Amino acid sequence: MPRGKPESQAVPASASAGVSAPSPQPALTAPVEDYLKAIYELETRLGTAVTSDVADALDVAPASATGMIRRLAAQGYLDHVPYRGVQLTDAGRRAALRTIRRHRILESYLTSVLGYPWDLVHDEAERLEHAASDALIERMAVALGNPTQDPHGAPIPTAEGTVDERPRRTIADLAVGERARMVRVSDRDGSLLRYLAEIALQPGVEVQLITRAPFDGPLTLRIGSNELMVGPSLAGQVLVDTIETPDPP
Amino acid sequence: MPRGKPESQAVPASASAGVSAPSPQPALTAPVEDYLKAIYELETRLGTAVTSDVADALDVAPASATGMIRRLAAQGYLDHVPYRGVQLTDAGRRAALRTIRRHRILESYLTSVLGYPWDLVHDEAERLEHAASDALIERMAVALGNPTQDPHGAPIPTAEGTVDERPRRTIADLAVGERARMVRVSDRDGSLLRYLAEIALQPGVEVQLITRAPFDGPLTLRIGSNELMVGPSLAGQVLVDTIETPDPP
DNA sequence: CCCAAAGTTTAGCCTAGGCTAAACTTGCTT
DNA sequence: AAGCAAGTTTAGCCTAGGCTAAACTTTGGG
Repeated sequence: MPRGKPESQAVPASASAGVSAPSPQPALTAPVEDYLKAIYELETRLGTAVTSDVADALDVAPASATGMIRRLAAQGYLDHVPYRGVQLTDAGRRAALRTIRRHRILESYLTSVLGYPWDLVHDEAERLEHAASDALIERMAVALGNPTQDPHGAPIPTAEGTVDERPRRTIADLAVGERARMVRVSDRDGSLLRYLAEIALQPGVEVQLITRAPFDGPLTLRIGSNELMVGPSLAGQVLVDTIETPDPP
Repeated sequence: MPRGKPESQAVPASASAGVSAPSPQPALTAPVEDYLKAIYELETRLGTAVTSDVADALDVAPASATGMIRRLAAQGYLDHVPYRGVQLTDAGRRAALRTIRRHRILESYLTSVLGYPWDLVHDEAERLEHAASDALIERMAVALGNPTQDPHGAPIPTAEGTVDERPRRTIADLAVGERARMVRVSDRDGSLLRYLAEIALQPGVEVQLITRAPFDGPLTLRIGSNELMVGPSLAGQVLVDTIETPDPP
């Protein structure tokens, strides 16, 4: 953060659109946003975030993660108990959710409006999320009709910072014969996404588990009118919702 | 070093097509792209780029500009004659035009598709231009029908790196009574753009110079059916094209 | 024709965010 | 209960890109 000439770039919060933010937010750097987002995701996925997982998630050396964690803790974005792990503060969680909202709205916009393929959209959003203004993100959200899910089925946090992050079952958890609706898959793995698109397994689609081979073997699924077999690792990555069966009275 | 302003340049279309190895472009940082763009703009506007102008354009200290200029020269993006100034190499010009293309396509897209106001679009594009992939930019270009001008009338370089940067007259250059078509204004000054929008002076609009007060005084313009007075500094910033009068045979 | 002002570069410093190697904790397994 | 492996932190270094202050060129006026 360069401290420079007494540059008066005062933007009087009077004119223009209602973007006036009275608090002079320090504007987080891209790495800072990435760390906070990664820590948030580790907390929701694993319940806790430790240094090595953070380092893995961001593909940096553990020592680098320690260094950034120290800075973020000093700035009040997280609490750090040395050797034990890290916990987002309210400020940290707010910042993380803001970044995640941007990411998911960008993914939605690029997919729906610009026809961006769903296996490539993650990387693009990963860069744009640090550059787009709030005003632009909200414009995109409005253009999309304020969506609540991104193209991979992930819930989009509201601008106020609430998100419906309920736990889900995966296809691997289904009972044989059980039907379910595909709701979500991670946006990280492009080749997985390409394969899912190929077999028409996308959010909203109905799946039924037909058979499950023993010893962690392959699963047979019915997707629409097709049957096919998938490995247990794929099945474990695809989140589903139980289908609301029509209530018999 | 006295080379006049280049009018339009084409990349030499790499004669030996298949021979050159597909060099993995090192991916320029945002500051590097900003310097190259600024130097390009100084070269086309003033014919030459000197350290202090570069520093001014980027709002950094002259010593900082010297430092970056040294790095860019070492990487082959420009030639630097100490104390005399700087000149883009072909590689530098290509990189600059790529950034300018992104900037102008982003401005066009944000304005036409997302209804972004034309006085705010510059700052947004300034950040996005460093984050958007080529694939995204080309998608936007296609969605817009491959525009050749941005919302402020600036020509959009092609993906191959050619641009039609012909010199223009300004309203201040018009003869009294002369009619002309507004074609372009800088995207930098938001308050100027807001005012121009207010008086309906936008690219494509016809203007006529009615009177000019002496001693660099105000000018009376006719815009559509309205007449109004503007200062000479505004008039000097608005570029126009002579109107093609219907040829009398 | 010289010298001072204006402009440019160098020298030295700073911060963010990386890295490796070494030191230190923690906890698991004998 | 001890010791070792795995995980974490510290120490020291690096690069990019800023800054100021000081030294150096260039140039225009007297």
